[in-house]
Amino acid sequence: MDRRQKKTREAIFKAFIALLSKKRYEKITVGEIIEEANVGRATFYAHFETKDFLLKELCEELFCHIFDTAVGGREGHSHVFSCDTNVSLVLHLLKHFEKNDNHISELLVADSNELFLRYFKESLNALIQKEGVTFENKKPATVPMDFWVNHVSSTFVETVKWWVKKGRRESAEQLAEYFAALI
Amino acid sequence: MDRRQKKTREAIFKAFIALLSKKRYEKITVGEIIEEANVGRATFYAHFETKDFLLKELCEELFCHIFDTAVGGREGHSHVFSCDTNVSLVLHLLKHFEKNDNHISELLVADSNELFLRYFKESLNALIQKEGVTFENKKPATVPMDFWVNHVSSTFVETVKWWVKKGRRESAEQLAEYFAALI
DNA sequence: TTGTTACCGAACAAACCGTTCTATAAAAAT
DNA sequence: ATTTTTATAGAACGGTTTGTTCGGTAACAA
Repeated sequence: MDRRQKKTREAIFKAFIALLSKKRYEKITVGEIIEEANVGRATFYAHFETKDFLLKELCEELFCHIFDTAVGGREGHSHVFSCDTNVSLVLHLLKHFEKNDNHISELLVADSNELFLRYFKESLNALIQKEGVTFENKKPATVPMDFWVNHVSSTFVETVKWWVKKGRRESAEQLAEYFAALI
Repeated sequence: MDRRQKKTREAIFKAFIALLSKKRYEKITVGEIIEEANVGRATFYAHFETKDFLLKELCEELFCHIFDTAVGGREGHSHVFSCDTNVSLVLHLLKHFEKNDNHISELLVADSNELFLRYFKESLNALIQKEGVTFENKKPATVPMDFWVNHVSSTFVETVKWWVKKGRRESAEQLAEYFAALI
């Protein structure tokens, strides 16, 4: 891919993230984005059909990255918990949020937006169903499977949101324990 | 209050709800609302400062109604569950959603919006803290209180959302059991 | 060097927003 | 019943945002 393209694409993403952590998605205008990114108007629309597509592609990049590495090796992370429940996976994800690559945490809370969370939960649902067996063990016998999957991913999202909103005082390990206590 | 005011106010609410169940909040224009409501443009702005305030007032009316009656007497509802856990309260709320006054259920899912859910959760948080003692019993010892309250209300919201999204095949009683199984 | 491609920036039509104004009809006050 | 007040419809308006188009320029690839 042309260096110029890569450059503008990244500039737009970066500007978009910066704006998203400051104000609601719906209140952000294309004009603001291109100004922050130092990019021409036509250039923006050459890259992204609309603002909605920009968000979509951003989410795909962010979550694909995190969740792919999550499924693959997680060697760099300490396995302080036993593996009968899949705490190591949860912890791995939380570590990512703790590092706060790309200011992903700010995007989760603030008044950022609903679409972002929806993409997040979609990725999470896929992940849970992939590594599902460990969570199935915890499922109460009386509830349906998809209800349970939805509950687990919702709980994870809300846990992280709570964490960030309160200023991330707890360590990732601590939060993983909280999460485990809920599930 | 003037009959005319009441009439237009209701017409606007009704039109707004109808539109909300069809498309996302952000995509709804004031023009569409006033057309659906058969109301002049200036009239709309005489009643509501902006579209955001319209949503806010709508949520207040809806939730205040439901939650107030929830806290007060819930005689009309069958207490099939024991009262050590506050299932009767949960059931009462679910019954409201089952009746689907004001098409509130459709608003919860669809691509309706984030603001609506936020108002919903706020009301719910207040309610839980009011009737809190029954939920505190279920709290794992290791997690903080506000974390737990947030979890309970989030779980309730997500439970209802799942219910509606799947077509509400289960009875309110059944769903209350699902919820109890999670908490 | 020679095409090719991406970028900038200006200009543009279309949509939407929120305000203002006039005329009319409904409600309230007398 | 008459007068006064108040809410409404509807048109018009300026301002903002959107998404497109086009010509000129600079970076890239062959």
